Amino acid sequence: MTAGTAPANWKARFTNYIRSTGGRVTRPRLCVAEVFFSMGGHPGVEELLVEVRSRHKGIGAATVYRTMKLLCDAGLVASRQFGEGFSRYETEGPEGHHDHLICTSCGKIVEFEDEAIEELQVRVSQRYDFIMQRHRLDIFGICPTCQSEKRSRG
Amino acid sequence: MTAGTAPANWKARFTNYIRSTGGRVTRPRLCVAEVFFSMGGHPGVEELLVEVRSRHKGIGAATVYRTMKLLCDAGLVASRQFGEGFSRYETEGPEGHHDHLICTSCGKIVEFEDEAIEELQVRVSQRYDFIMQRHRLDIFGICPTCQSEKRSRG
DNA sequence: CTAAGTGCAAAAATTTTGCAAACTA
DNA sequence: TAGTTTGCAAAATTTTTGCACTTAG
Repeated sequence: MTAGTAPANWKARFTNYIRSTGGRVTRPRLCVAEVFFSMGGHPGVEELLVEVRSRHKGIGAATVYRTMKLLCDAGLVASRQFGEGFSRYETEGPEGHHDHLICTSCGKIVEFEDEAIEELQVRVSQRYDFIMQRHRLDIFGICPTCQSEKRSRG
Repeated sequence: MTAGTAPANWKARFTNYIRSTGGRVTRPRLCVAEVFFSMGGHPGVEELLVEVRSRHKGIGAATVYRTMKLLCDAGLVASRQFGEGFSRYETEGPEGHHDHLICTSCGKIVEFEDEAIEELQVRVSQRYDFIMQRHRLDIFGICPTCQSEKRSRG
């Protein structure tokens, strides 16, 4: 699963998680989650808020922050930072996560998976006696689109 | 070179860089750089400021931010974020950078290098037609110390 | 002397928190 | 109805910026 792909059963999983903690499945929470899973990509709170408010006027930023944290706790979402001064969110599959290629020119984020990183992670963790939990690999570079734009500009 | 090791010639390199841009080598700038390179590790601004002020009372946080940015521009330092809500800095060698093992229990940061990551980076970049620039790999886990503390507590 | 840098405080920007009102179950 | 959640605004954090004063060259 990539970040652009919502887990088919996110609503059931989210609902179950909320209920398991004694929480309540409210309209704002569902609205934020629906927006997040329908828009795909790696939105930040600002971006989410625009779309959320177009569907349900009056929802506050605090609710978006709180709901995204809830989704993280539920294991459906992961919070990421790409050095922009704010957080972005992405879907988090039960089978693990994806790594990123980030264009330093236009900011585009492409996901990828590569088995070698898993092996590397195990090897390094063992070397330093760490109990491995998770990793994050971001590769920064120039995407094909920005390369051709640069070429055509001269 | 690891983050705990200052480049022997940082002062010459910093001075040259500043001069090359028409800037001035001031006492506060040298003080911040000296503190950073002498303390090692991955300090944040808060941490730097304490040490900086013990050597040169009256230096402001803005100067620390500005000097660290200057050091980044000079290629001597890199800014990193480990999801704590603030930035940390580390030395940046000309030959490239190091990756990190981060203890999710005590926050300790251990650096490592592994050739496989370089190959992986090249392979993935080529697969997606990116012009590769740099990467960042963080592996999160529990460090040996925290493992034994957990064991001895029960 | 002149342009650049400093420290301070104010401003920005992001995220968290307190609380009365609204809502879920 | 009881207890949770919401939206708002205020607070907390981290980082940036404006400006009068200081300083390097």
